[in-house]
Amino acid sequence: MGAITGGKSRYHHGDLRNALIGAAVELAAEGGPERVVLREAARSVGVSPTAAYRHFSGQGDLLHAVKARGQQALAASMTEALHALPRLDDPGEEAVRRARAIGRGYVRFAIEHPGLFRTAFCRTTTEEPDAFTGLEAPDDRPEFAAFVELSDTLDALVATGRMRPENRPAAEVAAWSTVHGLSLLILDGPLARLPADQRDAVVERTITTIVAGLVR
Amino acid sequence: MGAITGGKSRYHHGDLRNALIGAAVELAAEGGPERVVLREAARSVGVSPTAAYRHFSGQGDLLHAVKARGQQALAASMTEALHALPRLDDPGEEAVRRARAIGRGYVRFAIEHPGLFRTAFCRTTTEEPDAFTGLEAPDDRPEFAAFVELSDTLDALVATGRMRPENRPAAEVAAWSTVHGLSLLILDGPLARLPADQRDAVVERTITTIVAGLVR
DNA sequence: CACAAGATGTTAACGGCGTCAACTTCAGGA
DNA sequence: TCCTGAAGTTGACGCCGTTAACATCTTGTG
Repeated sequence: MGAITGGKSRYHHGDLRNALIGAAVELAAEGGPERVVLREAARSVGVSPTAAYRHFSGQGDLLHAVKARGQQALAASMTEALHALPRLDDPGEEAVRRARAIGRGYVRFAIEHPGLFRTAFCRTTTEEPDAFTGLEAPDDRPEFAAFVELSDTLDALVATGRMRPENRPAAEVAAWSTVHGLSLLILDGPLARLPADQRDAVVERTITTIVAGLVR
Repeated sequence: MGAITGGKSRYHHGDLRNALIGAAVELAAEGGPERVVLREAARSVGVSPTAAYRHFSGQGDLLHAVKARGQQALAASMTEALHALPRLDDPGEEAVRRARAIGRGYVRFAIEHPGLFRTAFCRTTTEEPDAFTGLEAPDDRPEFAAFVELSDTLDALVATGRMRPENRPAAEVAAWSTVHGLSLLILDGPLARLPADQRDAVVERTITTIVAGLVR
């Protein structure tokens, strides 16, 4: 697997797997998971459809890879939003702001990258490897980098006395559920054709509500 | 279009549209929206694939009908759950219980009928009629019967002083988002392989959290 | 350095899907 | 009665995922 040496047209592509994933990610970004079609990805890379089978067990496997990319993109966008936050003297207030920023960032990513967001949470047939089925744990559970940040923030809420410890269990589920559901209602559901300003107001009020339920 | 007169095999089916929808609903119940395939529905009804085009503009249109059925089923399941609730002397407490029951019923339907639930909220290409495009408002917005009940319950929370009026705007969005997101995280997301008892506990705590954010 | 062998890509083909065009059958009113 | 339009059929097209068999490049070893 040598590096690219500048040859114009090579029989062997050199990095076909990533090239296919890239093309498929582009498709997903345009039209969501149902648009990532193996033949089209191969076509746009300039390779025959069956070449993909040297790098993926099938379309489901390719989609799986794209899904992982979508999750990474979401996580990256959210951590970026978090890093843009100013530090405060009051750690409790800072934790609350962080919690709100996490929710806002989540919904924002969904709105700005609907195709990728949908792909990040699309259903995947889970029988891709087919060769070594039975013992796959670490890869299939990417553990959602963004999830860790949320968890830390919730811990900070408890540590600063903003959140009662008995509310801590399942708090990330409640928070995540709210912003996740909100994103989907905005993308596909009844909130789809809401004007942007009203939509943003609804997002803010929804975040306020769930945060109110958490902190107290 | 005469009524069925008992003939054994007729060239004309008599109620092909509903028969196709029924078959498609069954498919959706088994495997979600991506499983409602026009040819298979026609096959299971015992009719040629193209016969469906006498009653639907295409597969998307059939899926649209199935989606409506899924929404109806969800609404019916929830109103049933609401009617099973005992009346209480304290109307405020009753409103809170109703709110919780709505959330519980929503998630319960998603868990018991995952395929239908997913279909009820699946993306639909929105260009089905094709003949009279431009002015379709009343049909495409089924207004979600269940949504009305939620709205009434939230009004009751305000009326009984359980919820501050300034929290009322967008309250249905917050409530709906939470249970909707929770359902999807349970169906497809990271909460998928949670044992049933833990899952139920998480559902209860999540409902508690969002209700706490609403009432105060 | 030669060369076998494995990794990587290609062509050809199959069945399934959605959809269109053209034809056939049936039912009901002039 | 017959004829017209609604309802269903056959046949075909292009696209999709996938497999089998074949071609080509690359690389590690004698």
